[in-house]
Amino acid sequence: MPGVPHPIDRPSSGPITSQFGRSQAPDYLKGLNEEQREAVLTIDGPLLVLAGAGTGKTRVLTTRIAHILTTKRAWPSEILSVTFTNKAAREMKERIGHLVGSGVEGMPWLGTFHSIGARILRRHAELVGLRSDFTILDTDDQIRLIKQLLDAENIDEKRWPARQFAGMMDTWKNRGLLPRDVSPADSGSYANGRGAKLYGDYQARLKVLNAADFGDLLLENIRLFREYPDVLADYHRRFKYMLVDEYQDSNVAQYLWLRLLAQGKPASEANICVVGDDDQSIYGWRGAEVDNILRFEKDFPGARVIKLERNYRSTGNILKAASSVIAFNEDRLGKTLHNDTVEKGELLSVTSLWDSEEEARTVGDEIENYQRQGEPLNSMAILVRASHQMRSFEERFITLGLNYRVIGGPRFYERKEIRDAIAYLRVVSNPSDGLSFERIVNVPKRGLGDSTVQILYNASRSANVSLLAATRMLLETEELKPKQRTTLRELVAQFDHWSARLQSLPHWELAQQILDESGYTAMWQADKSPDAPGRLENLKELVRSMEDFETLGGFLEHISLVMDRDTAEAEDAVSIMTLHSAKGLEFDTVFLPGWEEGLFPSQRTMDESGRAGLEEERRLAYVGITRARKRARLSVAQNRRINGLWQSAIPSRFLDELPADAVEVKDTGSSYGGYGYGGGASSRFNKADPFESVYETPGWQRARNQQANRKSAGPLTIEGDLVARSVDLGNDRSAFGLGERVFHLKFGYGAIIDIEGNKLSIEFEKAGRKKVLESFIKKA
DNA sequence: TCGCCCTATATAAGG
DNA sequence: TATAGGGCGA
Repeated sequence: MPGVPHPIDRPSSGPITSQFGRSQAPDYLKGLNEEQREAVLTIDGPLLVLAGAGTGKTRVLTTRIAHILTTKRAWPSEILSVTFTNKAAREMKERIGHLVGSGVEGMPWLGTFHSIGARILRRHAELVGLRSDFTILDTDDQIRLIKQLLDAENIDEKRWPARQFAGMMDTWKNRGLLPRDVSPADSGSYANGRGAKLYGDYQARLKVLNAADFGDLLLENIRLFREYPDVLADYHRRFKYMLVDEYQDSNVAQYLWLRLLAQGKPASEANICVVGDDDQSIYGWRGAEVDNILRFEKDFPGARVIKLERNYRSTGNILKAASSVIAFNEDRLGKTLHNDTVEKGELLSVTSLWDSEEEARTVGDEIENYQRQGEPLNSMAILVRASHQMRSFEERFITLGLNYRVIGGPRFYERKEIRDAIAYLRVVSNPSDGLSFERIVNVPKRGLGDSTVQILYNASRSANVSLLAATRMLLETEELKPKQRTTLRELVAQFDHWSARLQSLPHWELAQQILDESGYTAMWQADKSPDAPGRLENLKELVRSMEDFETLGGFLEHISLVMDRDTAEAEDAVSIMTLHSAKGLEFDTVFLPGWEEGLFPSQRTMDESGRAGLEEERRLAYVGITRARKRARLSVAQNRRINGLWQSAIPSRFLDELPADAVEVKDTGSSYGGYGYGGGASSRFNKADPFESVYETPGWQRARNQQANRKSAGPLTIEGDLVARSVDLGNDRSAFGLGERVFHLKFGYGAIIDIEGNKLSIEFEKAGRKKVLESFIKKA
């Protein structure tokens, strides 16, 4: 039972060094370097561990927990240990298990912020207006709920999209704001100032539905702790140690939550250890506040700060390149990675290519080369900035017959068929779950359309009962058309049958029956679309995975909170993923394509967040490079088709920030117009002037000059460089006129036939009619 | 109510 | 270019 008081057998506290002399050091401390060891052994009081990429951060966290357990300073149930992802939590559990042996039961309070928040919320649900079996809504449910509210408020969903509002509420909840805390300014940016009111309505609706969204899992915790100090005090007594992973990714709500939980002791004595790396903070757009890590020492006065800078992952050149790029950022605590090996390793390579197809071909060739040299595909990865870049690689690898796997992308449980199946199960498990009932009432098609559902809704509202209960009532009246009434009667009867069988059947068998008897399986069997077999396969997988859970309730909790499916790594395959999802991973060889201004750094981020945005992009570059153990191969495509139109691009400024002596510039010889770089890595790396090109080859210079020409409409300054491309000269007046003869790098000569803002329709002499951006056109 | 066609839109993504 | 969602006609 968690939380049962027990005597703790405390070792006499003395100086750390004397506590474990060299000879009696326990096994788990062996192989740690000095800083790591210190981070593990500094147990009492606040501690900030700044852990650079590849410095053994997870090892420190897990060893620290093992140390606390082995020295019996706390039971597993007295350690609160939070991560951001399920994957990280799983990994930690596993590694702690290895360290302390099988003797210790799993740690009940090791998990993601959300899973722990949900756990706490279920214990005290009544205090915040929920029942302990509340449903956790995902984004999809959320949107549908918002749409209902907008409908009720007569707000035009086209003018004010539900998605947008969901995003706003997410932001508010990330900042720890309740409806009453939302500022008029924030509220005003949606539906003519009705934002805060809608937020309030939404929260009220959730309580009626006995549901919470992801944001609530923390927000309601905060409310609970603030309104019920005795509940909070109980957790203060319970948690003797707190550990937080990836602290740089925490948002305001998470920060508040942690601070409340840490308040059991004076701040200077709090046993809280946070681990993070300000240089790897790449989730600002998701509400993360780097400031949390930057001000840790203020929040917890007297905190120890330990920097882990010794890197065990990458070669000297890779570290040098990564350090050099990240040094261009101003907002950082300042760490420098180093390693002990003299080995500098291979140079990083930068290759400029004609377009994304050539980029994919080149990467494909290189991969096959490495493969011939005996390197497994599993040791190689392609890391892209935006998911649309993946396509050309996938296409190329399919033609080559090269095994690849895409990491990330649509997650298992977000698939339509899985969500439908879960909706059925949720209704069986919790008949008052109206959103789920609504989702599947007409799936498969039963002839119950919008108007029928509307009738059900109205009845449910006016009688203040759940949708299913309202349906039962309506079956006794004449309100529904006979056909619909019969159909609904059958459906309700089916649900009754299934609910009854919940006691007598294993839940996975019941699930299979539900899918079959409801006609859901048949629906996909009859579907002739190419993805139907895959969906049926997914459904089987779902039913199979249910066997791992004791109860249906347990399974549903898991599926709400644990969204990731373990990626099967059995097969040898190249990984393709975004830079964001690569954080925490490592590969021998890393391909970094698409280092072009506008794509990486992303124009949108720079437009929206200015210098801070650029710095976050640069951290992303840092994350990308530091994923490589032995090799980093970067590339630039001069032309890229984005949203159907061709854009020509110039090399990313981040390339100029690489140290020239760690980089080799490749000339593929196939580039148009001498864009290739003639003579290998060049001369000089000048940190004082970040915007001066470091590569003095002719091709590079030409590319740079092109950039200058393109911006000639505005003043060209160094500051201007950061924001230059947000200057859109096309919006009110175009530099071109109708009928004018122009030249495009890829399509050649043509005449302008239409101008919309900065998009020009051009009839090309050879290439036909195309829409292109004005900035890629020159007067002929 | 269903289904097709048209049009609007387009980072990154955890729980 | 690809897709998703809404509108409208049968």
